[in-house]
Amino acid sequence: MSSRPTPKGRQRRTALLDAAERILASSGGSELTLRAVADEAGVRLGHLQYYFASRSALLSALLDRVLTSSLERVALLTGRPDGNSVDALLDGVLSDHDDPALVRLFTEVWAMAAHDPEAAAAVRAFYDQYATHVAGFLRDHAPMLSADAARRRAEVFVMLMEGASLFRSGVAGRRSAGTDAHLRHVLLAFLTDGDRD
Amino acid sequence: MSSRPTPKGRQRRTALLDAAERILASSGGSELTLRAVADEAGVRLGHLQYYFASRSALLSALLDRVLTSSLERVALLTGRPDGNSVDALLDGVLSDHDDPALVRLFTEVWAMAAHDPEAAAAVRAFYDQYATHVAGFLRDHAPMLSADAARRRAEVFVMLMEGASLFRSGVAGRRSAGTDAHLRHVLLAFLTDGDRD
DNA sequence: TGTACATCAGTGAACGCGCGTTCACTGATGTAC
DNA sequence: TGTACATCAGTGAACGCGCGTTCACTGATGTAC
Repeated sequence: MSSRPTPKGRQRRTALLDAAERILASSGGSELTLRAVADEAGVRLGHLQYYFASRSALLSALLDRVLTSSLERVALLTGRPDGNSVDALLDGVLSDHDDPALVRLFTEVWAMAAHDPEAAAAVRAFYDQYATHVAGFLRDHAPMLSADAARRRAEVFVMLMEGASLFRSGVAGRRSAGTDAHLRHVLLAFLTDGDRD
Repeated sequence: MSSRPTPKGRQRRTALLDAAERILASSGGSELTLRAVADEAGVRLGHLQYYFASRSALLSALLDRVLTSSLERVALLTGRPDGNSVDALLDGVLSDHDDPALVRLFTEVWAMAAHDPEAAAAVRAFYDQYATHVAGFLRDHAPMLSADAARRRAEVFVMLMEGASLFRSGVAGRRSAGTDAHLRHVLLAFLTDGDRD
């Protein structure tokens, strides 16, 4: 790729990553071939090479973009334009499970992390920052919470939500109203149990 | 494959699935080639065909075996040889996270479920039975719990544990003593909150 | 107990195909003077 | 404002390789009489 891309170049690069992301979310890593990405983006195979020198460069750029944009979403949810309640945070994270493509993308991300040390490091860094955002948010809403307690609670929250995503998205289960209400209840109680710890 | 396998044949089939499982857990689906499986099992490529007519037949048999044996583990943990407390169930499930190979295997299982409808159906059936076992166990230990409430609680438990596995196994996070203790505390409180609902 | 035969277990070579990658090339766009 | 040139954007064909699959074959084991 060029060292000083034009607007057109940046746009194309984004479009190529979009195409790769769609394929990964809908069909999985085994279907993510360079030819499929080029086709999906309406570009010649040889031209992909101009933007991504190798398949692994494409994958790594894609992983980076997925994690970065997810972290921006977390930052948005945990930012404090005044009225952000704990309840709103919970709703926000839960509403992400309505997008099956996003959850499917993350099953691929986890599989990548499980087998590739570089991907694992990126994924762990992502969740670490995710928890940091949540911990800060919790302390904003419960100032008596110690930094350690907030951090612990944030880490547990992040864990539990990733599990919930698998089931609420339909990948590993079917959503039922009763269970879903119970889940919300449990999580909210856990998040706002301001005195424990 | 033969319709009436000899003991040797059954043993070899198991050995081939073992080999495939090791590769899937350690290197992921993209490395799971028929040649790699044959090599790992010390068998000629052509011979694999005798036991598994196609790659997808091998994958589907492997998925089936993984889910079946996991369900047996669940049945063991929720069985009632008298002294099985809720605490012991929690410990049992959590201890499975000490085996990173198992969790890595499940990241592959989730990714398969995310992209392949047949795999998704098998995985959903697995988690459904998982929850059924847990619900039965909960009712044994808290008879005043309604069937619906036990089922809801079991489903939420299963969700949350799968999330925890990702982080406690090291795939997406690093275990820390404080967070882990908090997790146990939260889960135990949730499981034994006998009056709610 | 012996023999004939069916079935099971295992071998080896070849196939066509899609894969990632390479490379020489052309056209479009920006930039320095 | 024109022009020359470097860089960016995009094309097309070919490569070697590993993949799943096929198939004709041999040796080992079980079984019926």
